[in-house]
Amino acid sequence: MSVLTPQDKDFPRWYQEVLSKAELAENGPVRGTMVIRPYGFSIWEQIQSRIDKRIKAAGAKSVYFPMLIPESYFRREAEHVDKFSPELAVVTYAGGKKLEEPLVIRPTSETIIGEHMRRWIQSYRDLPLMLNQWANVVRWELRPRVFLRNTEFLWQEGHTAHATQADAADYTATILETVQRDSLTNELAIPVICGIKTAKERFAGAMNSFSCEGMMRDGKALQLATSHEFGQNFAKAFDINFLDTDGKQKYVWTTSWGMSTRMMGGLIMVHGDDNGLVVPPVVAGTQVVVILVSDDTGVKDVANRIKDQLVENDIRVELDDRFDISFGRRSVDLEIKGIPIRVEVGLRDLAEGLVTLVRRDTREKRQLTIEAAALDVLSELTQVQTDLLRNAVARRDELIVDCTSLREAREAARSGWARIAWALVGTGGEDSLAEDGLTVRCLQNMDGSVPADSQDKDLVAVIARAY
RNA sequence: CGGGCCGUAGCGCAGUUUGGUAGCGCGCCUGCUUUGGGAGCAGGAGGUCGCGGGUUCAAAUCCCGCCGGCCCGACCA
Repeated sequence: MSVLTPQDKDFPRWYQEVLSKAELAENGPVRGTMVIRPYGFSIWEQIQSRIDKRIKAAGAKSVYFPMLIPESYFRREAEHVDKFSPELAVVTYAGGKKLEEPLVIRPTSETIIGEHMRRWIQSYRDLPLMLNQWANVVRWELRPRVFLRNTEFLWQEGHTAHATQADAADYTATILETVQRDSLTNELAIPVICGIKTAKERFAGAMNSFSCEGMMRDGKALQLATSHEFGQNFAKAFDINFLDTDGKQKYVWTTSWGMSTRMMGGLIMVHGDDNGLVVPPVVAGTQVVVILVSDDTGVKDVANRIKDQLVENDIRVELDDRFDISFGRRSVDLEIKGIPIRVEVGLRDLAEGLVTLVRRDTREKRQLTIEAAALDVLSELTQVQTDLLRNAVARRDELIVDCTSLREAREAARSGWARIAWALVGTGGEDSLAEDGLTVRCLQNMDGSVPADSQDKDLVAVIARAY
């Protein structure tokens, strides 16, 4: 009997069971809220720290802005308030009485950050201004799902202001490539297709929106990162201007970009299999577990020695010496949690001077000498990371079909993604696809590169069902 | 907002038709034996049956009202 519902049988149920049995997260008392459990959070922390390094390398400084935003701020940018108002949570009572002005719990922080950028920016010397904050945000969702669509979730939101449109556009592209695409690909081992959003899918108040889309094992798309060029929309709404070198007052060009706990959902649905979660070594909270088969002195000594060697090499390693639980139970438990590598230490191997290495992704076992064990584990971790990405790329490419008609694209998008000339779709085609639950995830150039503008010629649309 | 389904132990459920001592599986606790892929045996703890009212000698069960949740649709992204 298997531990989980097989993916083929009921993918959503498999997902729920992984969340619960791998002790990742569960629902909070308020619909749409989530509790991230210690094991789940250990993975999030790794993802977070990797992305934070990349953001800093891209030049943005960390800041923190308040969660409560005066409602009036939202009214200043017409399209922004228009699209966000249905999903706002608003505080109207506090301190025992009705507030004079309602306070919006931030769904995103363009407005409040814009207000303060206005005060900080006077001259071209203050630009570019590049900020990033890690925060929680609240968007009232009708169909919440843990990690994928929460009423409250955690994310990073970057906000920048630039002197010229070209500089803003360049920075948006830099973030998309060096922070978003690179972290998803190299650290989460999730291959992504990046492109520009159609007008219909564009962020509220944006001039251009870009995204990185990942393909889940069920063939559906998940938007894993976005970056936006606002043009001067927010600069005008919040009066963010500067004195340029030519002595003229000009509005700045702003951008914003974000990655969220939704990536946890992507990680689960890209790498997980019928035996549970599979965590890429780079972002694993625990990369290696040394599992002691029995409660013997010799076993403990060797296990501790290997563990210490791994710790010296900065590997996140834990010892499993829960002897009150059977070996089989412990193995299954570590497997559901997706621990990348287990090192089994037992008397049978020790008699020959060996231990056993087990890879979670392939479930292959091989024997190592005690002396070389730590080094072998190090190289195996690298190999696992490489293989996870390669296999994810292969699974994705298998399900992408180049199409030459809308009918063909509709058919292909039932089980995977369809690529089709955007000219054959158009806004009319986009609306009709929506009736079948299909969306244009993004537009790319023919060679797969990211267009600078959604009006460019010869763009290719990627069509899919999406979370 | 419309249609359908469901609220019984931590979780999953049976019991409701036909009213009569609150059950099962998993999990949890104690002890012993086990431990190279979900261990076995023995003992044990745990429930205002969603809430309120009504009928009845007697209500998880029948009747009325309310609350909460899930699915489909609508709406939204």
